[in-house]
Amino acid sequence: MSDDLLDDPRLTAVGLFFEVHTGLNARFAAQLCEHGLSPVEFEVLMRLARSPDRQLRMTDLASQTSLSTSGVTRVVDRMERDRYIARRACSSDRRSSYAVITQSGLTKLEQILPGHLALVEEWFTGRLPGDQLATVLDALRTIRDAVNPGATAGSSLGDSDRASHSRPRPEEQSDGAEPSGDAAERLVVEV
Amino acid sequence: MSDDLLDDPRLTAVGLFFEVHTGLNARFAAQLCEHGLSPVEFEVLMRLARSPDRQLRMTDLASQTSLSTSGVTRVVDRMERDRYIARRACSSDRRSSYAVITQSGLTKLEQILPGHLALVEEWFTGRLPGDQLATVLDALRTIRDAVNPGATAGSSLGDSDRASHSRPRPEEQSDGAEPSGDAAERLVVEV
DNA sequence: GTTCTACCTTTGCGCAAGCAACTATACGCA
DNA sequence: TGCGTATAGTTGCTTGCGCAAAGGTAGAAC
Repeated sequence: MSDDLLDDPRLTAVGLFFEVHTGLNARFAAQLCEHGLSPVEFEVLMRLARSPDRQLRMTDLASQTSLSTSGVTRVVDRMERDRYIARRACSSDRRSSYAVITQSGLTKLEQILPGHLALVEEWFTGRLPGDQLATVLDALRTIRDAVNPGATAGSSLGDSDRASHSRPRPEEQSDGAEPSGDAAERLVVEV
Repeated sequence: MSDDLLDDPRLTAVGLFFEVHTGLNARFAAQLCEHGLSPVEFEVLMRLARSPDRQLRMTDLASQTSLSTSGVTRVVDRMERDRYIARRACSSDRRSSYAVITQSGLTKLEQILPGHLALVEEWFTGRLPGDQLATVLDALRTIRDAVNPGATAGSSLGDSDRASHSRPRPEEQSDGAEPSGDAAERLVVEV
């Protein structure tokens, strides 16, 4: 085994990236845990809260969360039991159902977010000077668009019961290079 | 629920970061899977390969991998069964045991790494112009050092055995590039 | 209308990982 | 020497999640 291979700077780069992820994740998870939520559950709450009508089809939730559809079924089971979200039938396609965040779920989010934002600030955004942060976000966007073109599949279409059926887009494609106005995109304009 | 809270640019920032992680992770996992390895197992192999004497105490492996010690026990069980690593008694502390990568494990790494590096290049480093990449790595290092100061833990416990017998340097991950005073590195020395 | 194909969600099953309890060893202290 | 406490690793139990199959529905072709 040549050490050249093991010392490749590209390994350093991803290694660094993954370590940062691990570190941030641990901190966030600890805070969420105090609120009785797992990271996955928090993400579900966030996704729903930021989606049109605060709801998402199960499938779309799955494609936005790196969970499988069966995983989504079970997370939604738990969170429905805890009254943070509810299932709602889709009027135009009886195969589909929506997960919709409840008032209780929104309240939960309101309790969590300030602390969460403080952590983000403390361990991520606040550690980088403005221009460096901008560069980083720019880079992240570049990579995200390449690596995860369908990330915002279900939420990017504005209307209510929307084109849910009409299969808005294939999404899911590995290399779609889809442009699509993406939700996260909007939000970052002013960082 | 105020939308201000949900639209906070800091959320966008972490969201982007986590999405990139998810995307990269999925691609890497797919490749590793073809080689019959999980991401965790790959990381274990990498950590061991880059450690002095190509070995690490179980506990140190745990602290470097975001696995619990029991998690490490079982991963090592599996990988020992598959002959990629072996357990070795610690001569100076009979409570401890080392996990050491075998020749077969090194060979496995050699088979995997070229493809892995290609993926890293394709989806990460190769998408960013050199100076932007440098900025990003710099930022990542900043955050990593803050968020994960014990990343190099394996080396941080300055006890007799370790200190005395080998342990040429903190070794440890990522920042091969950084020649001088990497915080993590200093930490190890003085902790 | 019937049938075929494509989908959406749920469920059975298995694996991986964490927590806590347990065993064995190390080390400080009287 | 003997005891108390801290640490290393393993194991029982539980839980989260993915895969694959099942059950139900939509839409198209005929």
